[in-house]
Amino acid sequence: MSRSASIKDVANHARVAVGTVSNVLNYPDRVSQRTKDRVLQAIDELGFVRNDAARQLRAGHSRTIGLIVLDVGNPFFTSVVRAAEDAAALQGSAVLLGDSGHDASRESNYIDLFQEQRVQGLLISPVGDVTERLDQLRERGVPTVLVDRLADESRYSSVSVDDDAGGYLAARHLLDTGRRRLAFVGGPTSIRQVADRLQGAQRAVAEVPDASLEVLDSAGQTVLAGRGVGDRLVRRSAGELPDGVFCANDLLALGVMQSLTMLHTLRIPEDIALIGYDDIDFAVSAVVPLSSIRQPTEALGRTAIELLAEEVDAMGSASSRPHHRAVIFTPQLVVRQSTAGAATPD
Amino acid sequence: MSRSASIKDVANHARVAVGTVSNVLNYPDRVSQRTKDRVLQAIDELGFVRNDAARQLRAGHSRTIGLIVLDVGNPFFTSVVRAAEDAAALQGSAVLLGDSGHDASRESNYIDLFQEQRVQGLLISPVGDVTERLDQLRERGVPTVLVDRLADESRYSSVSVDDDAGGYLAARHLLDTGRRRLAFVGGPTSIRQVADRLQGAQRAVAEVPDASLEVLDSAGQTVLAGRGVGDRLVRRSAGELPDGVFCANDLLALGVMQSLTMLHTLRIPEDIALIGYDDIDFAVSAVVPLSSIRQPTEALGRTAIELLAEEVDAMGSASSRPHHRAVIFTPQLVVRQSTAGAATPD
DNA sequence: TCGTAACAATGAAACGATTCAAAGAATCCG
DNA sequence: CGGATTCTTTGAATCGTTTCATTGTTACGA
Repeated sequence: MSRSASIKDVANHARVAVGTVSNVLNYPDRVSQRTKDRVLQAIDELGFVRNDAARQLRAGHSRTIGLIVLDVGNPFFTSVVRAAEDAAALQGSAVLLGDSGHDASRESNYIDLFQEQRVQGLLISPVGDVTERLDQLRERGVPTVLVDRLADESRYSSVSVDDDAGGYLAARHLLDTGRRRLAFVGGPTSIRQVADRLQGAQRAVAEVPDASLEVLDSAGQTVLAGRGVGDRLVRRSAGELPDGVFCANDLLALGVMQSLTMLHTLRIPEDIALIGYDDIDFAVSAVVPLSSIRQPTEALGRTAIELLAEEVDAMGSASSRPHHRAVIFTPQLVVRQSTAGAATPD
Repeated sequence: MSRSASIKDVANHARVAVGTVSNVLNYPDRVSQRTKDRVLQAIDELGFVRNDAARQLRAGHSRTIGLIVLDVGNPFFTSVVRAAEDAAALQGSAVLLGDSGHDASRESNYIDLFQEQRVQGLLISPVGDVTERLDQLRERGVPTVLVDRLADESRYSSVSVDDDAGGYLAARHLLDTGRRRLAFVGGPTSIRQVADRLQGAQRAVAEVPDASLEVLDSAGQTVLAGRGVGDRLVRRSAGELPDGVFCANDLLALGVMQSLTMLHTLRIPEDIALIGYDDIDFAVSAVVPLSSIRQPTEALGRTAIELLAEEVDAMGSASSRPHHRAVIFTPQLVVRQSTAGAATPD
């Protein structure tokens, strides 16, 4: 109905100058208590709300940070987003969230949008090759931090998780609990994450003389793909079976679990131990609670914001040599029933 | 490094007036081809990007729409969000997403933020009682549409799903396939959704003379809660068992399924048919693919944006009588193996 | 009582885009 | 060729906030 009140209206109503109202809002210490009270009352009576557009315009930059993720539906990103939002809130910024859905054109649209909004900086989990765009952004004063993607430290800051270490952790755990004939279940190794996790597992297996690792290719990373692999396994004779299975993600592991437990001829973890990756919500409530590798998503989100703040500061001050950091987190082993106890080595 | 170029810089570079540059951007038809080319080239050379803050300031409102959901991790909302984003993009707006996480203070923070941003309007799935805040917002020219919550049509527009109809649909399906001794599994009926779904189920059962409906209270809506109920069921003697179970959501249903299939004494769907609600991704890849009730999330998101557009128009024109609409969608039955075939009535 | 310092309050200028009345150019027709 | 008409371009005014040099006020010590 009525146009919303401006700082000028407040000033008139409180019988002070506009600058004073601004001071009440931004530097309360500079204003006497009496005046402050009058202004605050006027603000209340008129229902004044700061116009952020005007503030930004004057300030030259906004208090928002752009965050573009590959898929908001993915619990990994959901968790990262939440942590980033909280960390940003602590430093007085808000996060604008964009979901590229693995689509390069949506990604590009969000970059445009955020640039028009003059965000302080950008956190991005990129789809395509955006290095050119990002360089351009930086030239225009918008720093970027790559999320879940290791970056060349001479060019960008980044936060990522060490998938090789995660793979090592999983395989090592199976070995530590006495399993020796391991199997890795994973989609095409063209996916970097899958390849790294496999490599880590191989590294662990190489450390134990009598251990072996078999690679079972799953065509995809879904429960159904896992069930396909599981069905292949249950048809084997007892001697050919692995005694420890590491799946490249939890969905695969749940699929394998469905197959193995279906016939009740194989027991988890007694006959076959099973471990997944990601520690999704369903892992804990599986028929046999699933051991998994948890990624430090909260730390990822929080650190991404911190690195961005560093970049923002660096741009603000004299343009010293660009100082980027690539922070790599180590995932964490979560032991549940699916890998409990020690297998009896034959 | 260098401050980003303004429309003035472009104007100088192209040797035209600032108004002309603005026209090239907003009303290309008003500008001759020659001038347009020169201006576009200047824009390109300087890497000019519109400053949205300035544009908003002048325009008095932004091109963004605020959307506050209860939980971005929830697939229901994820899907609504995506649909809303797409619909908004079509009308040239962008969606700012806020996740209240069922927390009233986070919700309140987002309302503040969006108000400072002067969003065109607000879509909200409210946590607490926000009617007062929303009334206030409307007075200040920010219309609201409630999402997933039926609103008094005289006060707000809203989009929601008919949970009673969903409950009816589920129970009716069990009855249609020959089941007669039904059970409803759901958390505290203080949750509106649970109560409505139960009520719909009761309505369906009342239509069939020899049918009965037993209510099994689950303390919560999780897989584990479902397994608790399932464990209680498998201990019953055959005569006391229901032959059709309707769970208030898919997580519960998956938990029940785990229990029932664990011992291999009961078969799904032959001995007991099972149907859930929400049609989450896991429903299709359960051990026995789970029948469910799907909510029209895309339609919800799209329609919410449409209703908001109506409200915006209504506020823009002469303040005629407020015209709100409450759109209620009917959910959809998804039949899978867990309710396949007909039970043999005793 | 005066001078000085510390503190408060003022209000014009600036941020960058859009708008719009007015001026200028081009075109057309009789 | 003159006048009317249409099409282009101009540039000052405006949006709401912050900034900052300036002015006004108060308090204090000498």
